[in-house]
Amino acid sequence: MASACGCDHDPATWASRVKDACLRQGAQLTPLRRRVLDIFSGSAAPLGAYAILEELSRREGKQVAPPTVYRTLDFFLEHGFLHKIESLNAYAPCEHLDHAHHGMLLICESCGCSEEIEDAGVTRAIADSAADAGFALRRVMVEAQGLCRKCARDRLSASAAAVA
Amino acid sequence: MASACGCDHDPATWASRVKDACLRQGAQLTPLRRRVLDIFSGSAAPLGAYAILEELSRREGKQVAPPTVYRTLDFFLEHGFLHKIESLNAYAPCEHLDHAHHGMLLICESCGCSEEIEDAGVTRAIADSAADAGFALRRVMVEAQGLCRKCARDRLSASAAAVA
DNA sequence: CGCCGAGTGTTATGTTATAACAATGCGGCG
DNA sequence: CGCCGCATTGTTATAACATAACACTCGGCG
Ligand SMILES: [Zn+2]
Ligand SMILES: [Zn+2]
Ligand SMILES: [Zn+2]
Ligand SMILES: [Zn+2]
Repeated sequence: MASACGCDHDPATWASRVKDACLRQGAQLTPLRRRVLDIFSGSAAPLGAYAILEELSRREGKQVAPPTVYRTLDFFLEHGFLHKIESLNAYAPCEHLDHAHHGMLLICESCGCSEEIEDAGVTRAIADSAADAGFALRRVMVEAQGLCRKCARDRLSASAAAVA
Repeated sequence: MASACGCDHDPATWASRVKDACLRQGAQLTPLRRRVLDIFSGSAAPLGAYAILEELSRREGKQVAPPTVYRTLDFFLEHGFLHKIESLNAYAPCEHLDHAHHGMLLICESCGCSEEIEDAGVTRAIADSAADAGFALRRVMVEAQGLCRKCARDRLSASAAAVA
């Protein structure tokens, strides 16, 4: 399914790439993990652990407990298939599966969708800055909140209409 | 008090600058808020809301409830005196009180201290990257985990000693 | 078979944060 | 003074996010 928010990422192709990566790496894509994958496939926006829990319970027709969900998330996080978005307590598909990276996340406050950008300039600037401070980087998180292209445009035209 | 971790920031001067800023802005620095300020002054590392709560309860000699702490934190956050560190669920003094900024936080995984860097290169790179994506930034969070200068040095000498 | 390890189920609990409403204290003003 | 309005704080309850600890299943392997 293409995302409903008008952004250009596609969770469904992400899911198929995750399946490939599991095959290559010998990681077990169990039924439970596959269902969680499917849940992400159907969502344009990042998902919280308890949103996944509820959806999983709904689909399985029986109550699922938090550890089940968190263990599944851990599996995807450890394999680099998901990112945790700290500022939302939510989880989103990694859009650059094939290589290590520090993603920069652009999170739209209007439609809730998130986009992962990989920008060499940002990565380099952060690395330089940390080096100046004598700081040895291990993990970097860049999370930005604002308006995505589509929502910013909508907002503009809405205010134009208000003037007219 | 200078920080015990060997970093060069100083929460005590931060507290006095906050007091000045409150006077200038006409913000009420009530006894409760002053006590929370004091608690930050005594800590080199970021503090969680419940750590503040316990310390506050200890100093007041009576139980304090979460909303009291969270409201105080909200006050400091709204005035830009504190930053929330999303990846730690903790709060740290802003080291650049006098102007708006997106701080980049360097968090040491060994000693727990955090340092706030303001780097024009990073800020510009992120702004450029967001602009390329058509994204209107409102808030940017940059948090890095790793080893501070002192801890990285310690680790090096420790491994050197292990070889010898 | 008997053991092990990965995955999952289950129960309970810990940690972080907010909602909703009451009470207090203080300055302005008729 | 008596009253109002506002900011602050107190109080109770609960929501939201996350983990600990232990039991069970199942497939591989000696
Ligand atoms: Zn990614
Ligand atoms: Zn949007
Ligand atoms: Zn700051
Ligand atoms: Zn350190």
